[in-house]
Amino acid sequence: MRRVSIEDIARHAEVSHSTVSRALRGNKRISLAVRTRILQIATELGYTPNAIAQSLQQRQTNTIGLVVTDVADPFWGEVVKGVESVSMHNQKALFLSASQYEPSRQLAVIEVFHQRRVDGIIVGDSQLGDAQIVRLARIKVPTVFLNSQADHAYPGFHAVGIDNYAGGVLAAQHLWALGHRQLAYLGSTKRPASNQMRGLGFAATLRGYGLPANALVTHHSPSLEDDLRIGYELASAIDYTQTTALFCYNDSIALGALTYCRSVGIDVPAQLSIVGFDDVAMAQFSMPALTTIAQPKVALGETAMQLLLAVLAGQPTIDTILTPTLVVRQSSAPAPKGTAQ
Amino acid sequence: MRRVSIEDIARHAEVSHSTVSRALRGNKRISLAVRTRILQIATELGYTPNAIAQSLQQRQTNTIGLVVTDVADPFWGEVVKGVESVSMHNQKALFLSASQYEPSRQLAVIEVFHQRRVDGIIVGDSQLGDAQIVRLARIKVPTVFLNSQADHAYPGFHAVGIDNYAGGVLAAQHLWALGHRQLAYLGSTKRPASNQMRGLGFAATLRGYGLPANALVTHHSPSLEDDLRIGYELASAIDYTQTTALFCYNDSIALGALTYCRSVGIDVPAQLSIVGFDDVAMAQFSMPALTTIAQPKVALGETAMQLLLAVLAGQPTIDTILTPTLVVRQSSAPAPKGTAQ
DNA sequence: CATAACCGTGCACACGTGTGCGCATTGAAT
DNA sequence: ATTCAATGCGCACACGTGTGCACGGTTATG
Repeated sequence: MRRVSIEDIARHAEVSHSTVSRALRGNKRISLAVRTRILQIATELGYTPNAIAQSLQQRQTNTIGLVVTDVADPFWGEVVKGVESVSMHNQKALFLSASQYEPSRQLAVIEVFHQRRVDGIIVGDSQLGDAQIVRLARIKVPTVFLNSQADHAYPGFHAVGIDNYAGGVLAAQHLWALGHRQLAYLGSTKRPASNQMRGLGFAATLRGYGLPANALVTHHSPSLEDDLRIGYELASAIDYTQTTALFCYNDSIALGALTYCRSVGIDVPAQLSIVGFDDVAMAQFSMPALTTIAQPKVALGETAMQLLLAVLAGQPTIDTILTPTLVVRQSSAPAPKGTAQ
Repeated sequence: MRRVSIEDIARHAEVSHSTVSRALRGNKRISLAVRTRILQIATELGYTPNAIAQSLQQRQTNTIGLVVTDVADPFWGEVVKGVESVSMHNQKALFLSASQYEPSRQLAVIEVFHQRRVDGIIVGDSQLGDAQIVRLARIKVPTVFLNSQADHAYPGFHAVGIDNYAGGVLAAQHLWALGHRQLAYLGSTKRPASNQMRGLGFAATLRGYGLPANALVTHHSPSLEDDLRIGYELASAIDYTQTTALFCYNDSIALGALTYCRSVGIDVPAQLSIVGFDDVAMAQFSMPALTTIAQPKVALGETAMQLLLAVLAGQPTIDTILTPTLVVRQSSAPAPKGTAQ
């Protein structure tokens, strides 16, 4: 199963492999006659350069490693799409791995990437602890954290993310303006940091408006498999004689909650307002269409990849925090008259 | 930026690099004393084997290339998840690329994979034409087609897929049994082969029951971006004074159609039944929950990867066609009395 | 005509790893 | 004490590619 190498071409052209190499790379020191003859033979023989050998000799693989928590999650699907697109347009091959929310697997994957000598790594939803971070720091591979769940302030580490706190603020402002005075936050334990920031931005803003502490309850999911199911379960634990608005960690949870409400006859948005987070594709096609805090998901992936490329090129870079935006659709409405205090 | 190599370890241990290599690989010809000393030094120096160099020398990269049409598609997200999982458990790294439904890009990606000397390739939704297939055949890389959109009967090519025709039959049986006698199929042009088979199985079965030809209309999407939107658009072109049931190419299109119906006040399922395909996560959380033809998506990815591994191991293999199943939920119901003929 | 400048090509090495073969040392067996 | 086998290790090569340097040949220049 031997492939054709430049050595084989050299034999056919009766030159040395050096000449072939130079000819293929367009070195001007090779005469045009020889160059065209070599190119001719190369295509005849069906030559394909061996990127492995090139990588070894160049000490650079043109390869990027991407580790996410779950490819099947609609949010990460879009992010991966953005990363892949920029990656491909810059002739970088992309290694993909999923950590399934296990920090240990996250690090394990990174070590595998390192063995493969990837030029850079993008880590989504990083939950690496301090011990793991020093291990990672020893490796000295340019790394970009995407929506990190922990603070990794290390030289050589870079970050792209969105302002989760600001997202929580947006949701609070929106629901407060609609007159809601008894609210709930449905959170996710699988993503501790972003979950906390979204909840915090939401709660702090409401308190700033003068909402009493007991008028806001937060429910956090056990680590069930599916966010949609989590939303359904969490929504069933709410006291709807009081609560008139739900802010959810993400759209999947919100859609799950929405399904629960319809199944028990709670009218959204007349009786209950729901606000999600992410703005996944499905958000605008649910009934009612979901009001949500939009993340530029594809752009997030693209930005992370571009940042990594800049780092690799030795350019000065700055970490990027994108700002989420409020997208008002039909799942939020003024609080029902009776329940407003 | 030089990494530590076995040569460096050899210097510290005052042995040759051969001895180090053997020690690391657990060769019994190295004395235990030397072996432990070398392992000790290796960890001290933070040695990580260079998989590139290993690949070059072993002529095997332990690498798999996966090309799908769109990572952000909920169906493919799950498939990728299955592939990745099996891949990782077998210490194979996974290259991922998206073709965005362009056959030319599909082949381009495959050639890049070949340059990287992947051990095998999995192609999702292949739309490769004959010319491209012979090009691929010349490469001689073990290839598995996953839900191929074309017939690639070539030695060295393998396939995993589901029986799309049978899926269409299931949908037809279900809707016919519910009394529907005027139906529509909402198809997808982006996936010509599977689209045709699903539509064919559906139509042929209905005709077999004696349904007149003009009682079944099929609408095919232009290549719009988003399936959800496609479903919405296609659903708006149907004459609902006649049609009482919709069979959709996939769940995304079905969900889009469902959204259209609710927005114009068509009652699903009382007035109109909708059946989707795939059984994506969202299907059980829409209102009403979607009746659909379920594909074992993760299993599909896993099976494809396992098939590829078997091929690589030189084991005899057979192509696999999985059978879809009908999942009845709330979007389908008996045809309204008035309209049944 | 002699020398310099220049052009085209090959030699040899490097990248990091694995391994067949041979050599030296040791212990055992004759 | 000599031979033999076993053990432990190094030499040298291979994988496929890129490149600094040198070398031979041609052309321009004094």
